[in-house]
Amino acid sequence: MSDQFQEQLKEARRNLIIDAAIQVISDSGFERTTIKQIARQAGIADGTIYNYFKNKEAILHAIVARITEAEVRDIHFAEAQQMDFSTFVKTYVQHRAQELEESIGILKAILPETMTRDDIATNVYETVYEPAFQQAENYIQHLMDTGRLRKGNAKMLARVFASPLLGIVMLRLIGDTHVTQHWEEYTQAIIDLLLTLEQQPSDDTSKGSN
Amino acid sequence: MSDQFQEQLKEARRNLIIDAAIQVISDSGFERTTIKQIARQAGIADGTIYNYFKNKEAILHAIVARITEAEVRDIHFAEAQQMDFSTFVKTYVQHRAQELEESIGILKAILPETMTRDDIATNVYETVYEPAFQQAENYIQHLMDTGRLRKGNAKMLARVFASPLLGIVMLRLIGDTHVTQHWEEYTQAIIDLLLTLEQQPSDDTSKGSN
Amino acid sequence: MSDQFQEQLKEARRNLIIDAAIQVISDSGFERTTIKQIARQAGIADGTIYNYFKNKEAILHAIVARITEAEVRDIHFAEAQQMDFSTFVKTYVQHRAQELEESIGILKAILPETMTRDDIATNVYETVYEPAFQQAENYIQHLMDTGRLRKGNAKMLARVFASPLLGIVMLRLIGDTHVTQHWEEYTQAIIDLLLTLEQQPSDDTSKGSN
Amino acid sequence: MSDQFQEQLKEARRNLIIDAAIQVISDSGFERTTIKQIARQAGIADGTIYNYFKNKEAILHAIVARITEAEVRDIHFAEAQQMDFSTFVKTYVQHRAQELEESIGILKAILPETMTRDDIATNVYETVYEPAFQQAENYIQHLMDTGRLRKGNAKMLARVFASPLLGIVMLRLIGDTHVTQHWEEYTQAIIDLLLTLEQQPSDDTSKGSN
DNA sequence: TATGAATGAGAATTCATTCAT
DNA sequence: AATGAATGAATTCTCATTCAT
Repeated sequence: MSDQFQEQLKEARRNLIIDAAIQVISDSGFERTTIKQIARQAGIADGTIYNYFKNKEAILHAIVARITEAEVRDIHFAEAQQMDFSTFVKTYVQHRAQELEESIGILKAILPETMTRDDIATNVYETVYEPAFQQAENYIQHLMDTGRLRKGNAKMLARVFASPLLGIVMLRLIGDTHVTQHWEEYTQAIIDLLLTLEQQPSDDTSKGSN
Repeated sequence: MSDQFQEQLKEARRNLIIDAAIQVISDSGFERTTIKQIARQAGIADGTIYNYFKNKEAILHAIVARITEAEVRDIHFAEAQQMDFSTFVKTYVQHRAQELEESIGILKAILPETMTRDDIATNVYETVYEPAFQQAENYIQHLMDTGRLRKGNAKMLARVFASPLLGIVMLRLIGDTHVTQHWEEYTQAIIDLLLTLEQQPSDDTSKGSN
Repeated sequence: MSDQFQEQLKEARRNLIIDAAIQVISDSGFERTTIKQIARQAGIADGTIYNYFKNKEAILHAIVARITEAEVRDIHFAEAQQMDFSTFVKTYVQHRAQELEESIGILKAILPETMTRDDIATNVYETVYEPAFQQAENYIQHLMDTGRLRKGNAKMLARVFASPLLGIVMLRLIGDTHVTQHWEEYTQAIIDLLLTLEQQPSDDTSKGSN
Repeated sequence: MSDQFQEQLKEARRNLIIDAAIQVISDSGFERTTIKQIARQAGIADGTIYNYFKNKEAILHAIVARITEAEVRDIHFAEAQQMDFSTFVKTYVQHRAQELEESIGILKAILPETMTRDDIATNVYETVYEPAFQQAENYIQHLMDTGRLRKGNAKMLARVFASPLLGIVMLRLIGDTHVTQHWEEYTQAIIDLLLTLEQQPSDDTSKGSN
């Protein structure tokens, strides 16, 4: 019991450090952030961090893991989708958008590293993007097979679907204030954009535009 | 004449260093890249770099300036737009996509810094995004005023328009191989997506413009 | 208590470094002295120095402060002077000479910098020379007013008074072995020289004041 | 002839460089002065300096030699002294004071180095101070032998004689504005001070003050 | 001879990591 | 387990010197 309590306490302190790390790293980037800064932010001594993490690298990986955890919740949500295209797009984009908003700090901390470090890129890609896209791909393929979506390359379509949301996330991360301040309206605008992709079955001549 | 030649030579060497810097920085990120690495890549001695750049920072700013220069060319192109929506979208996205493909190295070098450094963010935002969006906004407003596009928030629409391209750029930067390998098809898919936004007038002849 | 002890320990280590710095800097000059040399002399690692001083500059300023501190003690001594001229000269020169002897290392470390750096010059001048001369000037003026010293320019006289001592200090600093080896005799000789400046009243009883 | 002309031209350029070096070194000190600064001041290219001086060190030694040359003129002057004490003091101090004023730049450049570098110290001492003091010593001994000066340690007296002038030089070098602005009056004051050392033969009881 | 770009050795400084307390 | 001083490897930058033009 005491053992388990100890374990929980340790976990709590670990999370405290990760929280602190996310804050300072999202402000200045991983390389420019010092252990001392993280320690200060967490209200502990430099050395203490090494009781919870092997080294600075390990903190970064722990932050990456944070996103993966968030993703796990999402997977379950997504698996439950048997809804029609329109409802799916609305629900999914809204869900994702909210999720992204919540983890914007983590993103700011990790994305830059993802772009310049193969190990982090691989880690993030395999644990976050890959499964998400695979799932989307499966769902899209399903929609195509059931005639609810125009036939096409499901793999590509999954990415194209994701692209507007990723795009405005990027604008946020770069510091675009308009996107930041009107996040929900942007979310809605993207939903509208994606809904136009839906099969318009009543009109047979529409394919010419494809 | 000799003077001007010297000047050109100096400019050429400066560009050589910037090229080298883009390569190594886009690989490992600005902070993780050492002056020694850049010098090696450029085939010169460490100290030589300081004959062309005040310090490491200045190299980063020179890379940012590279993008701005590319942008300047583009501005002129965009200003020439008096074409209809469909043609504009096709031409513009294709143009942008190609440009992005060409400067993908620069982007990998700069975007991470843009996300974590206010000075770079401000610089990039003011010299690259802001003018581009302003221009797009003006064009979109013009389309709305002339009834070629559904009325709405031009500022937001400009960003929503840009978002899919930004999104797949992000996927490339993160290392998505599918996007990287099928860049042109993705470009086309995005064009298709954006074209759906065009005004669909209530009358039956609308399909012609598609 | 532990806190205060820590504080004292830190102060002691700081002084250790300053001592080491004075030794090596007085040997080779500030610019030619490396942090590594100071660290070696202090028996610590290079980096440790930066736990006690912001940078190399700060060490120099700390050495300057050492002199100022010594000066402070002296000020109190000087203020107590209500003695007659002869006694004053003897006491004061002897006191100063001893003080200079004790801080000859500091002088060797600082004087060269004082000559070539405006910031150090200003600092030293304002904290050391200026107050000392002001005090001397006041005292001399007092002597003149009370007829114990021939009337004249007190400001100049203060400097002329100081000049012989400064002169032999300079000879020591330059490495004159005779002055170094016979410091006390030189001190006495200077006292004799200065005593001749005393008012020699026209009456025969003047010798009593000698 | 052309050969000799070449030689003179070379000598002239050498002196040009030395002049430039004295200016910048007296401003910032030898170590803080770069070859580039000296070259700029001399209006030539960095590399050109190495056609006239083996290295940076050699420039410093050339500056030291400048003082020695000045000294040489002086030696002849001094040797000619067969004048009485009072005249000698007046003439000599005035001469020296003027000389020092003229070479104040050289002093500022060299003195700091003299204090922290054994090689320069030895060089300056042997070529400048030693001969000057030896000469002064001889002269003082002569005065003592002929009863024009109270008997005493000639070696020490020579240095005590020099000390006031050295002292006010030091004040100038440190940046004392009063001394700088009233140099001639200080010279006179020092002469007055030194004249009091003259034997006062008419008064037999005077020795008590010694 | 003059030039000034290139060189690279050497210096100051930072900071992740260790470890005695 | 927590602390934070000490460490020294690694990095940026300077500048005397060289050398091709």
